[in-house]
Amino acid sequence: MGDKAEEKVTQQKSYTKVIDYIKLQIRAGNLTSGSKLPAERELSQILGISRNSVREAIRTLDIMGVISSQQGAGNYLTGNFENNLVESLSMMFLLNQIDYQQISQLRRALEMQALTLAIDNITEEQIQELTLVVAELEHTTEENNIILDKKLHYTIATASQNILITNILQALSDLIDQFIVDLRREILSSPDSKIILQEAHNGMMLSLIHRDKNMANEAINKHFGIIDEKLRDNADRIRR
Amino acid sequence: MGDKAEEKVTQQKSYTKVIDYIKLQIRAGNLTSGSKLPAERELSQILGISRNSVREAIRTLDIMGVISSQQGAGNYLTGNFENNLVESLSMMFLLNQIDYQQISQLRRALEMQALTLAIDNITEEQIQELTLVVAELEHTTEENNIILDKKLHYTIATASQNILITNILQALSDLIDQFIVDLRREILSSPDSKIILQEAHNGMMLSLIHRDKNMANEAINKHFGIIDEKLRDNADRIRR
DNA sequence: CAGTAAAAATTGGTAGTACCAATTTGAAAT
DNA sequence: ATTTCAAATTGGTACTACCAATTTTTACTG
Repeated sequence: MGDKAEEKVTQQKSYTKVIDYIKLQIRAGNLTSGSKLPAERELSQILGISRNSVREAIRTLDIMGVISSQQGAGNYLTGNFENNLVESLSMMFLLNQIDYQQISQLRRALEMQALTLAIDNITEEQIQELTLVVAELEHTTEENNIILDKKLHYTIATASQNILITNILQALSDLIDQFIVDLRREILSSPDSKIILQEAHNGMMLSLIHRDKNMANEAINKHFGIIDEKLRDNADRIRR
Repeated sequence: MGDKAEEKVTQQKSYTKVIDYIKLQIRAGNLTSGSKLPAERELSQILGISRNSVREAIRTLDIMGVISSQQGAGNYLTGNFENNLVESLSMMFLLNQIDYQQISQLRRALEMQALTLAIDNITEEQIQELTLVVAELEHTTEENNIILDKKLHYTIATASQNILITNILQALSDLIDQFIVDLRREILSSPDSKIILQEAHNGMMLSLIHRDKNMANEAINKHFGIIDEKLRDNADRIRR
């Protein structure tokens, strides 16, 4: 009766061996970002599992963004996790586990933190780029509006020097593109909200120039205040 | 020369068909959380691809948390995305794309937002639970300290009513468990930081009771102020 | 008829082989 | 030394077979 419980545990799905192997090699320093993995046929030999199982793991890591598969060339360790986040989030969204309100709440928190961190880390060059974008935003077509808006937020995210936050913000932006296009377009183009957003963007820029975190706070609140307001008005019109 | 560029695009990897199919069925209402997917052999017939390719997609969705595979039973749509986040984050961490500082910055932003949202959404029951945890935290063993600390933060996250933020926070907690155990233990057990954390936890609780967002802000700043301080002291000692 | 136990069918898990498609490598030709 | 082209490498897909866990059906027993 002693080892009855243990028997259950021994089983480990094959593909986990691949993931564990890769993690181990990374820790050991044998693999690093950019490294080429052993060929699939080779891996299946090394780990004593079928190429089938190896591929299931590889494919997963591929979609997760850990590796990049190139037919004929090989599998390479990369580190582009954005796709994965987007895929996950869009599934959560489709399954009605999250809604736009939750996404907006998350985004607000991250934009706030990104801006705060950017105040400490932004370069002179980035400030100039930002100034340019904000200026352009004042007189541009509806089409360019969205592009410039993304650029503005992306620049700030980058200036935060926090890749994790930047990636998540980027994923949220992609998600919004996929599912909430109309809302984004409306918010960015309706005359009244456009003015307020302009003020908010201006405030964000100024907070960076003056290194003023209180100003940053106000600007973000103004920015998402108008978004949330529009959101409530359009609660039913969001496409699923 | 006209259709040269287009030829490149036509190819679509097989497994994407599966993911697209599932998304479509969800949109159409034929699949929902808890639904059983068609059997793998059946799917491969429906989509006109090999079971191999189907499985690669299924395995990916499995690890991503979209579905849950049960040998002999079938594949079921679930929606447990935490594992995926943990796996992604731990890979990013291993590949040195992110460090503890970035994780802490992200966590601070999310804890802040969670607490703010919780102020609006927390139930009386959750407040009582929280009060209990905070009280227990005052006189407990080092071992229980970590468990109670997690429980406190988890309760607040849950009270925020934002599943997305809750999931990410949980993933961050798991990540810290995996890679930064020692630091967590030290922060939670060293006498001086313990007192400050206690004050911070108290402040978080009080901010919820009094629905006071300024108090919440202060408490979070105190909480992560001491963590960041400890972090700087231990910058080199973090295990990789 | 109800309940139970055994057999059969279903379904995911793994393995192996074969061949295609893209890329890389290397040898041969200039 | 460069170019060209054939061969080898490597990921992409398909098919088959069998194992293992689960579910469903069948048969039996009381």
